[in-house]
Amino acid sequence: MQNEQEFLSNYHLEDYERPSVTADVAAFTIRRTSEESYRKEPESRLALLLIRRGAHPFKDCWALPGGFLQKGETIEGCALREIREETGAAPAALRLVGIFSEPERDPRGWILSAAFASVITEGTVQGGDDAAEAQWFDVQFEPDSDGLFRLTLTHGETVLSAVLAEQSAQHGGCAFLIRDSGSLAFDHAAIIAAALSALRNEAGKFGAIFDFLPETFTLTQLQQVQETILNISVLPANFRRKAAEYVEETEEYTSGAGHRPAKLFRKKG
Amino acid sequence: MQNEQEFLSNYHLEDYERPSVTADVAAFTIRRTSEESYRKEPESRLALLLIRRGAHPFKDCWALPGGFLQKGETIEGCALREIREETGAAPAALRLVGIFSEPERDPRGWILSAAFASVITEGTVQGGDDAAEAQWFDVQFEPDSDGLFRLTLTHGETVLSAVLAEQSAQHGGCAFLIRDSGSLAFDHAAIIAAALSALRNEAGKFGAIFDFLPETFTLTQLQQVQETILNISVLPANFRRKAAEYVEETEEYTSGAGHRPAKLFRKKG
DNA sequence: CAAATAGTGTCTCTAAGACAATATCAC
DNA sequence: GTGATATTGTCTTAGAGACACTATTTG
Repeated sequence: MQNEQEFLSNYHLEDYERPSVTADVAAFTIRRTSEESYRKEPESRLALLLIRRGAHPFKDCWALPGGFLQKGETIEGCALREIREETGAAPAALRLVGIFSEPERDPRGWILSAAFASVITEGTVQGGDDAAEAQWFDVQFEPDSDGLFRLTLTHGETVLSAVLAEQSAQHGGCAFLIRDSGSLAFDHAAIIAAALSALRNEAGKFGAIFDFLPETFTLTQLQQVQETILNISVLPANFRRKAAEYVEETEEYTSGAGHRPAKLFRKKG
Repeated sequence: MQNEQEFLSNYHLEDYERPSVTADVAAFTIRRTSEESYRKEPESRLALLLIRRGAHPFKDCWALPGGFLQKGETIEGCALREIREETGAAPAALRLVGIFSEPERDPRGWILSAAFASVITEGTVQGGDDAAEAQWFDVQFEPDSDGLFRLTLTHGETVLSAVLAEQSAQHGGCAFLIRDSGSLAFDHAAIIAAALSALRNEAGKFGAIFDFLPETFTLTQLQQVQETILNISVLPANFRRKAAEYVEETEEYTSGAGHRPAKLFRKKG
């Protein structure tokens, strides 16, 4: 009978085959189209950060930023590091949306992906080490015919259009099967769909939406964020009632907008 | 410039250090104490399945069932296989509750854990391969003083009592820091807390609660499941109104219970 | 003043909680 | 009949949606 010391010194993890592990991040932001009339509020759209792969496999395809877990870091730390390296952006709190572990999901071999959803406020991102190019894609994700979902990502002339099927409702988190990857790399179309579902689920409960805005904001801005993510529209009076629970007033006001100044709020708590 | 074929044949994942990956499962069930009076409804309690570790490290400590991911299986497949091997039980749909990746979390080395919550209906479990013993522990999990949480697991004379702090609200999923592990193995106290939070979150929305019951059930049974998990109590009339949305009638009734027979329902959809 | 957004008040309808009353079985 | 659970009805209250109205700024 050996004690714990002896056991551990005779223990060899390397005797068993191990997978490689990556973290992939679906980073979202809200983008506003430049204003048309001097006092008209600009339209806002939900955008997702993709990089164009500079290396095989899926070279030149668009993919989520991400990379291999290194010894000594947590998976969240890995996700933050990778998105910083590849895009120069600093995302807000990460939210785990799934582990993608199909043995054949990566042609390089046995590679698991931990998928995270995140939010970036800064509009300025740029390609880094591994990524030839990083760009924001406008996101559309709506049910199609017969319970299928269509995910459309648009950046200028580039349109990626994937088709997914909702998997037998895992309780809570949504999982999707890829019917058409829309030339996104790996199984990233399914990751994006899961991340977007998680984001929408949060946004409906006033979670995550503050990450899209600066420290202080107007209630109209907050409303636009929620409406843009959920693709809905509610009356301002009713939105204010619901939002009151989650925000607190500041003494500041906006100015110079061609209309009545708006009080600035901050997140409560 | 090489093509994808050439790239892949020259690619060696083994050049980089890789972690071991485990799946750990927090499997819950509802247990009813044996009836006192012949017509009194038995009390029901939430229970969690733990195994007593038969090997180092944490030998003889209680731990969640789980084990190493093997090549060719998904992480969910691994979770199902391990719980079957160690306890002989067949859990319902798994729900991912977190990835635990602190580099120092396992004294054996670099080992990540994918944590799942699950539900088992069968009351009969038994120790298997790796586990000396598998037992159901009654679960208590309530806020303590100053925002700390106390997790108490009870099986006969054995009482495991852990103290946890809620981590800066990740949006959505709850994460906990261990203040006192209550002599649970590894970081399993934190995993259990996260799994229980996820379960409660689901149960409040009528998710997961059907997994605790057979195909058909009475509304009172369904109510008891929800009340037991959430540790609340609601009036039957009001519960029925809310539940109606999620169930459909059958033509069957209970009988022989010493009181009015109850119609049996099944999950809708 | 015109155009646009900011903000308030209130009506209605629905969902949730409380409570009362009736129904039906096994002993 | 008694003791227990099953089931329905309804009163009250809180919240969500709709809508009308007032307030304030810049060109």
